[in-house]
Amino acid sequence: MSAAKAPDGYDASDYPPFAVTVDLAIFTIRDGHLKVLLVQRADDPYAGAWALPGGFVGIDEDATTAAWRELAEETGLERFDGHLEQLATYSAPERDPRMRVVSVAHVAFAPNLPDPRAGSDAAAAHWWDVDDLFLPGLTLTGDPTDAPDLAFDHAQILTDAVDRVAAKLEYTTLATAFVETPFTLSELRHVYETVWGVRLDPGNFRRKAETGSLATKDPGTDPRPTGGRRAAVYRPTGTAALQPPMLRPDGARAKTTATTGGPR
Amino acid sequence: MSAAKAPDGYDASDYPPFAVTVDLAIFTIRDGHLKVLLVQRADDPYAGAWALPGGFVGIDEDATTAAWRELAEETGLERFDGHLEQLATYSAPERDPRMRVVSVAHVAFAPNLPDPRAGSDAAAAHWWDVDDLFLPGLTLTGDPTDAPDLAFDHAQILTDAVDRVAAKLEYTTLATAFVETPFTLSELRHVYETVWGVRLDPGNFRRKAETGSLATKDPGTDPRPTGGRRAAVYRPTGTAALQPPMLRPDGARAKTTATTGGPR
DNA sequence: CCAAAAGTGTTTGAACTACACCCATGC
DNA sequence: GCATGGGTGTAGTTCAAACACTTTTGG
Repeated sequence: MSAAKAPDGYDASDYPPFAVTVDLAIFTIRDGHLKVLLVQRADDPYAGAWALPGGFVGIDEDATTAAWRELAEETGLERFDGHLEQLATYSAPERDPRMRVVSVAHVAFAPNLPDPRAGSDAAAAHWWDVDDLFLPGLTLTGDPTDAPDLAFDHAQILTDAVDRVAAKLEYTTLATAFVETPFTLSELRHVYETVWGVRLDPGNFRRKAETGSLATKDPGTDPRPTGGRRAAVYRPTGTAALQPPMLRPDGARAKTTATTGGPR
Repeated sequence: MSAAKAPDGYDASDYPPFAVTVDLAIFTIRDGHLKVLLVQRADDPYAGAWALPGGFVGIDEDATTAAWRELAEETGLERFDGHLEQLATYSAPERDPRMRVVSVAHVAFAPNLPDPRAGSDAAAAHWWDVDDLFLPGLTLTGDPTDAPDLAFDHAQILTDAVDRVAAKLEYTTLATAFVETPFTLSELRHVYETVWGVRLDPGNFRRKAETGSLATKDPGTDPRPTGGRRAAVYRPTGTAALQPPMLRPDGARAKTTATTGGPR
């Protein structure tokens, strides 16, 4: 392989041209399950298969700006009060059979995202239960024959994305991005239980949430009836890091042998 | 902002062309300090400033392959027995004034890397002490007037890279990539002390290294005289994750408010 | 012998687990 | 009342920090 060197005075004819795209793994929690938004492809390649939403990076924007723009287009939301961050970049030469495409994948999550609408380039859009997808290194709890075909290298991207979300709950306060403010500690605990696939002790969770500066008490209680006592309401503390971290119990959705050694 | 959409049947004329490069933050430990390899630029832009080594991604390789190739070229090593991983992608539109360049930054570290040689496109190459660089969000312990000018957005990349290295020592066994096998526990402890900028208790460190499957005992002792008792020698366990993690004490090189929320 | 580094043991305290128990609300 | 979920208290355990102490080597 004799790739081009990078002389200081290079001009446009010296470098191989690439297309740069963003792909988004947008997560939300619905009906007690971790869901991700996928769009069904209308045309070849991978016609009929399901793919992460995404699109080209414009010549005048950076990847994160492009990801925010695509997020707004795909969810149809004016104001997105969740979280978006870069995941990793996928650049295998044959990952798109049409042309040389490098994709900067991002992860987003938010509470209560509305039903998706199909875009011009997609036959359909749907919130898929993560446990119904066949992802390398993760256990599929549903029926394998119901699992959708995933286009391109999106199974790998999704595996890395799920890993990232599960890991970030441990040492950051990002769980609060999955619930609407204000929230009850039950709702926040359900985020951990859903993403990790475990049950947490309510009393111990309360202690860690308060001492670890994950949530702070609001005045008043939740007006919605729950069948029991009314819960106190909380809001995020504004702190980014959880100190000490929330430990992931044995049996929780585990780290896979991720190809991208991302940040914690 | 009207960036191109991504119709399924796009052809090459539909997308904005980008150059894709890799930049490497190559770390080693020398003289008890954390060092990073920088090359001095010969030509404009940023002539005379110091930059991370890097180069174009070839049309037939992925970013990680390009990073390994550049690593071999810059260090001149036949066999590199350290660690290389993707860090993040930097894509601000004006980050290179000449053209639209997206860079996939990588982090590498290894023990005892040799003195660098200047490449064709660099006036000089040098191992810089990380504490002598002026990095946003990190404290500079040396003389600010001696700090080199950093080209492009490489100060930001370096900040994220140092963050990543410091964080990875906590919950992985990657510290062993900074020492030659076999190693003594003192050498391994010096890795943590150097990267984090703290002193660790030798007794407690020994316990954690053995119980947390960071290192395993080899037969024999280190033949080199140290001025004291001969140390036992150890080798990596092959485990990737440190369970439980090595806690970073107060005062350790801290996480900055990183722009890239990397994996842990 | 003395200094310096390797390695062991012990005490203390923080924090997590598990589980029992009381409180508030709907039916 | 009784079921259900919210919230508090507490005993036991695990583990890390701090530090004293012993062992081995070079001079």
